[in-house]
Amino acid sequence: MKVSKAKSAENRAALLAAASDLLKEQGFDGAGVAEISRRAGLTQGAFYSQFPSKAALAAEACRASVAGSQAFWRGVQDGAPADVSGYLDAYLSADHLENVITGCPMAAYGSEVGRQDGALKAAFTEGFEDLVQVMQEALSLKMPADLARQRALLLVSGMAGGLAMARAVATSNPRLASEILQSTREGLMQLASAEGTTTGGD
Amino acid sequence: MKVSKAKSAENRAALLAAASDLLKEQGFDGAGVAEISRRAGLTQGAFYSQFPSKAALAAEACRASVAGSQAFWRGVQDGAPADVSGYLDAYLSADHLENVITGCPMAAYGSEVGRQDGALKAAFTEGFEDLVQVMQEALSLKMPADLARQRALLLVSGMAGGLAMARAVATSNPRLASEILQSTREGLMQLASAEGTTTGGD
DNA sequence: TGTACATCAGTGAACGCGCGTTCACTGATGTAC
DNA sequence: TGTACATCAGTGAACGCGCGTTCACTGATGTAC
Repeated sequence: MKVSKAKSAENRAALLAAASDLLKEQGFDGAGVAEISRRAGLTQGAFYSQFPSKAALAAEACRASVAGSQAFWRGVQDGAPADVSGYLDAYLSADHLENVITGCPMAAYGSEVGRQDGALKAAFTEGFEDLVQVMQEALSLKMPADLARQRALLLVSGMAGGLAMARAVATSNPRLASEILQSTREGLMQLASAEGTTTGGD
Repeated sequence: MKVSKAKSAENRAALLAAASDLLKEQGFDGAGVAEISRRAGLTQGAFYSQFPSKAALAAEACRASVAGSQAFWRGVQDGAPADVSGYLDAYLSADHLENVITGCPMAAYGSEVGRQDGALKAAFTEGFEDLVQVMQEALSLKMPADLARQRALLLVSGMAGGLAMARAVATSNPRLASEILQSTREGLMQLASAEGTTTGGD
């Protein structure tokens, strides 16, 4: 049966939300059209009247996930006034380690992005740049712009890497996982606050 | 036909090598038994007289990949005498970014490990610990052991994260990718050399 | 405002395909005598 | 050392299954008069 435009838009949003979650939970290959549709309360047929393909949905879901991440970061920034330590503590926490679905897409499927199609890579890349931008702005308060940029790139990559590695080892060695989180937090915090003149230039 | 024990061992090694490559190239879901066997010059039937399942092979291949990584790291260490800058330059290079197959498994499929079975996670975790150990030994020459440990954990995670993020954005924005590599190299190098007393306690 | 009907979002079954795995069979290996 | 034969690594076709995608159909929506 046909459905009102409002309801159709609602269904589209539900598919996107289900996909955002499932992609982080099961990866790009693991997340299937059938389960995404089922979680959105729809059939696979409905899926294909909303999106031309699984790849197209994945690209949009990735864009939505990273935008959501950015909103979270800005939220932390507003709460604890522009202090990078707020980012680090929230990101590299036991809570974030356990909650993949509500967490950051970079850590959830970062290493898979390079194997996806161009639209998805573009969406991820734009989101990544935005996150770096937010981080850079926070750092700019205590260091020159070019150093802030350099440190922002390292912090974002390092946070994603630290969380991803902590998750990878968490089942076999939970103590190691929290050691990774703590070491990453402390080391990156030092780079975020240091007046660092050892940087050397090209 | 039956085959000599030597030839059978050779075939097993070929399957492992093909799997190590293909897992890094296509991920755990993307790499299939058919193609792994084909690349090893064998049929799928041969696969199952060598390994009980795809998951069992994946765990062994992961173990082999990470051990290979460790050998590479030790090699760099022997070449340029125990200097961490040797690790960083080799790992965070354009060359490593382009060559996924011959590269580090942490960056190639780090974010997928958490979704695999226990044997694979255990193999990855042990390999990760070994890499941290090698890094820690190199760092111990210029800082106290506990700080070296903390820094080793951050360096290994940060290197994996930096390379993974650089690869994710490389197609859409190659300039950003090399910026990530460079910023990660420089920032981590600073942490590897700094006498860092700002470490604070837990 | 009320009626007639074209539109089209969603249904649910079916499609071909490639996946991981199984199995009857082959024939060189390597052991027993 | 030479022969007879049990073993078992590898072959290649087949299995069931779930994947992404398609399609004939449904019926509420919302437009045209």
